Amino acid sequence: MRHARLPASEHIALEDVFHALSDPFRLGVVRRLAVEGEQSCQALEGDRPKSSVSHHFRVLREAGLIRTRNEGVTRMNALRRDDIEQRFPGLLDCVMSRAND
Amino acid sequence: MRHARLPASEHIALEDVFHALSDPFRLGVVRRLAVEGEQSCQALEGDRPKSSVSHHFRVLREAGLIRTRNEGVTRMNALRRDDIEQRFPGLLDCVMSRAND
DNA sequence: TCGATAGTTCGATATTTTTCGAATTTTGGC
DNA sequence: GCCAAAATTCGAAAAATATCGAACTATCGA
Repeated sequence: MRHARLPASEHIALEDVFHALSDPFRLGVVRRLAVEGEQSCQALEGDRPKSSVSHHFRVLREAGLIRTRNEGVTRMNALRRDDIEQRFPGLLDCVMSRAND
Repeated sequence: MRHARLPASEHIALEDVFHALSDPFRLGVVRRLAVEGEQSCQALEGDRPKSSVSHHFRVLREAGLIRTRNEGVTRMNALRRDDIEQRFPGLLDCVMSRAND
């Protein structure tokens, strides 16, 4: 399998992170991963087609927000919590602070 | 003059803020306003046409990040620092933390 | 009132993103 | 090897954003 592009912590760009988080679906995914931990794509897709979901996960991955690993036939997505915190301290707190508005 | 739409502090939406900040020009404007204080549009336009600059300032205004007031023939733009801090504590620190990468 | 300056608005085009079905890949189980 | 499940990739079409010139508006000063 080709390896997903995943920027090293020090190459995570704030513009990319902001762009990734400017979509309500993706912001929701990040918030759920923060609360619930690692999840499959399927567990987080609403009712939209797999190809759309896959696209959004790719945007999150390429922005440096999540990491994906294989577990059997499913792929588990995890928030890169430490990497994000190290590079942009406080950002995740910010994202979570108004999660229920 | 018609009044620019400017969301009340409690209506500033995180998605909108993130979208506004996902553009490098706009992110740069916000960082400069944070450091240098109130500025005219002109002072912050690079070499792009006025209409483009005006568009970006409008996005920032509608997202709730800046406020614009008339001062004679120019319009002065200021970061809504307190409003942003109150609604999303730490966000501005985050934006400024890697301003020189 | 006329001119100059600073921005805004409009409208048209270009670029980027999003959406989603169909085909493909990867992995595990039988 | 074959089938099913989970997700990715491809390709095309739709939607949202960005860009920029031209026309317009507001304000000041002479």
